[in-house]
Amino acid sequence: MTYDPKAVEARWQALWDERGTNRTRLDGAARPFFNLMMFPYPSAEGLHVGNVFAFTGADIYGRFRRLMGDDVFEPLGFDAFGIHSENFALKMGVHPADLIPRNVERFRRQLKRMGLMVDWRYEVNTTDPAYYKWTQWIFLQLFKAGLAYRKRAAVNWCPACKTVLANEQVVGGYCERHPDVRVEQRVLEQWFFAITKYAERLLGNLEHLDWSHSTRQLQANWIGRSEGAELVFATPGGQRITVFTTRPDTVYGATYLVLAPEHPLVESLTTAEQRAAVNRYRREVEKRDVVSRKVGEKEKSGVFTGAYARNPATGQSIPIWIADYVLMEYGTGAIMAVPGHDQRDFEFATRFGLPIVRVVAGPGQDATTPLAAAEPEIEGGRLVNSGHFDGLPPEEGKRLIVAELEARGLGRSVVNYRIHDWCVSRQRYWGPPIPIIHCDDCGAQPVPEQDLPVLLPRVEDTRPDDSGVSPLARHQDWYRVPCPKCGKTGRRETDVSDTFLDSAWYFLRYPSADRSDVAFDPVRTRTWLPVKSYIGGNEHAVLHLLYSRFITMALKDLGMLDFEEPFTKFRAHGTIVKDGAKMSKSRGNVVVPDQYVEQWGADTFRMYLMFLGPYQEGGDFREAGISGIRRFLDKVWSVVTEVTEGTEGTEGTEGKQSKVRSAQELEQLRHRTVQKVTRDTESLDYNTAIAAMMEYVNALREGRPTRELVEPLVVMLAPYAPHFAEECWERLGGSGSVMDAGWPSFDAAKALAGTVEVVVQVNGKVRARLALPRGTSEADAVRAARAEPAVQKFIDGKEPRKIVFVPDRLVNLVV
RNA sequence: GCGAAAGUGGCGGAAUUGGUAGACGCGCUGGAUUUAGGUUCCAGUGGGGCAACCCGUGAGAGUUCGAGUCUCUCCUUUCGCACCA
Repeated sequence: MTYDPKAVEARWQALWDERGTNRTRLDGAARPFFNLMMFPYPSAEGLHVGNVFAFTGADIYGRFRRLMGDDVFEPLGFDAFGIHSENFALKMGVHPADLIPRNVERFRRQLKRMGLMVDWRYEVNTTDPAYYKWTQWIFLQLFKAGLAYRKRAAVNWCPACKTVLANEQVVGGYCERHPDVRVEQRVLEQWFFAITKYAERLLGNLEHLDWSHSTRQLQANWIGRSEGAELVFATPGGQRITVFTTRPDTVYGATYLVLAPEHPLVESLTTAEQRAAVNRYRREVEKRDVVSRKVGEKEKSGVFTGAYARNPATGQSIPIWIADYVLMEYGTGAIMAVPGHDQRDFEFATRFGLPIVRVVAGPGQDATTPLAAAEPEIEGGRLVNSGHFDGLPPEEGKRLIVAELEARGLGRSVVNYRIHDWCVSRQRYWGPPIPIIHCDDCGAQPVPEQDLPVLLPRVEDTRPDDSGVSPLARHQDWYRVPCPKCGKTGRRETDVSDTFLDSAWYFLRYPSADRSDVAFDPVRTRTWLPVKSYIGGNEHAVLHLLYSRFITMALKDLGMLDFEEPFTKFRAHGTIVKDGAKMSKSRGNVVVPDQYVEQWGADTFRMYLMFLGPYQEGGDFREAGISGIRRFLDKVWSVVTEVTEGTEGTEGTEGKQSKVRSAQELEQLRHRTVQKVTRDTESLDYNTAIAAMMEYVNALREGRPTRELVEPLVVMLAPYAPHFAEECWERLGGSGSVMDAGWPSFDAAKALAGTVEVVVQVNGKVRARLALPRGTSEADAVRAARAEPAVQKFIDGKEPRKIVFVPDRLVNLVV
């Protein structure tokens, strides 16, 4: 007895459409539950097995919530702007505006075949002007709030592509597509969002979020809070150089200063004799691309400016150098170098012959113990060579030294963050134009909201030229527009915004996707947000999730939202790998789901992926195990048939002669199975929930399956194998969709068996197993245990020194 | 280098959180049905031993009546960050 997935799945997908089974009532829902999954980038290769894995897991959870009585909203859309599409289109000689709709259509078709409970009426597409109109609107809100600003920043420039590259496209300093062309650094005016203003909140809120531990960890690392101090080193000429340090306790060991080559004070500090050398060095650094500048473990380089500054602690005059190991973006762009206790400073000092002083001594060391290498962390160390701070533990020294310098106006405690402001400019074509008009008189002016969207014009040649200006600038009728403030001819901003801005607010759009007059309707937003459950890949743990949180906070501060965290609960799913390696086109190990869905059906494939391993860890895809799931579904089918045909074993399953499971036993198992599947589905432990259902159906086949026993199984199966469950439900005579049947209940007391197996140990080793009634007393259990021959043999006539009794579990006799 | 997670049969993985290690599935072995292959069904399947038993969760120590689970040291793998002062 078997079933035909192809026919069943096609039939139910049509019925769902016809009956509106997957439609959510957005207005007036009693128990709104926003079940979100990360929307896909619609690549030309089509749906990936990783996508299916991600969406299936989220869909199971959404269906589970619905069966539990929630009004579940499960939308999906497409994140279709970005450099990825643009590069692919360039390579294929297709226009992205033609390519993307084709990809989207294919994706949608593939997704529908997977049987997701998606309400497609609320699909969003980031490349749709009806969507990016509001992306631009959000940019303007941030601009008006002073959170979007322009500054000069370095970008990667490929002289062969004649375009800006993302950091991922730079491989070891060379262009990904031109392996013999060195990437250069260019400094351009770019747009930034002031996310650093939110660093403290973004970090602090993490504690209270119901998110995967690993995700919170990654965000915290990315934000990178470090406590330290800013100290001032003054020059004889009266200039004040502020440095950031986390080790103010080592200031007595600061024997020189290092500034980033692009530090603004370098110009005025440099002496006439050193000017040529300094300029040469700065040009050299500039030529390097942004990525390789930051890659460590190479020989330190730098040059002396000729200038000196006064160490505020020692009063000594110390030389000022510039070096590219100091980054302008972090701290103050200047450091005090303590070669005795910092690895990098030690390397630099050794290379250039600068003095190295010990200021912390550990046990057995003193002020004169030589330093063969930097000693950053010294257990039980004390300050030495540090004036009247000698003898203090470093932690205390930190506080006191900063306090003293602060009193002299030369220092203060500060907190620094690793996170930088978000550069949202892309010197590219395929994205939403940034809605700004530049005017010679009025400066950067926002496009009036009623003029949105600023449509991305169709440009046939999207390839940039040598100018470094976007191809959009070549379209005069688009580029030249009147200034919204003074009316004089101005120029449109030709940068488009980062794809991450598109995806930083899409969840706000879904419930209002049918509205053209607002970005997000206030009532719908209050009803459905924040998102109750968000499931997605950890590759977006940092950027996407952080940016979404930032945008939400900013909109809240602008009074447009009444919550500041968009995702109440987030779980990262695992990764599906193939033969132990990440799937990638270059490895040629990408698994395309289509053939499996074709051969086995969506239900079997969905369940197979969920059974592969723990959902939050992923697993290795090998098709060997898929038949096990199919066998399981066939078994369910056969017990359903037994119920509908009213008799057991009618269709020649003569192997099934032994009815060894009593009705009472099966009843108990039913409660236990419902309990386990409920708990495991709630916690996304899908693999063990499936195992429990397998165990249950195996047991049913060893006894007499009744309607009361089989119906709950069919309902619990609905999130996992929705088409199959519908078909079974219908055959059992259920009315409507199984999705409206309600999740089965269980009685925890009935889940407990009447007799339990109690293990008997002697000295901690298992010697016997007893079948005892649940709740047997210690005295009875011990008596029964001691009666066992195997136990007597090991007790050897001795009286136990100690007896450990765990009710319904074990007896341990210690002799 | 720093941070995080994880090491369990031939394989994917379970283990109520300190209490029967190996659930469930794949694979494999034997048998039944079948003209055959496939399917299905029955029995078995961590290693050693005829057996009683012994050994067994990366390695080593420790705590405990009892450790896959807790502590320490080390090894390995994966992921993230990385000249961040």
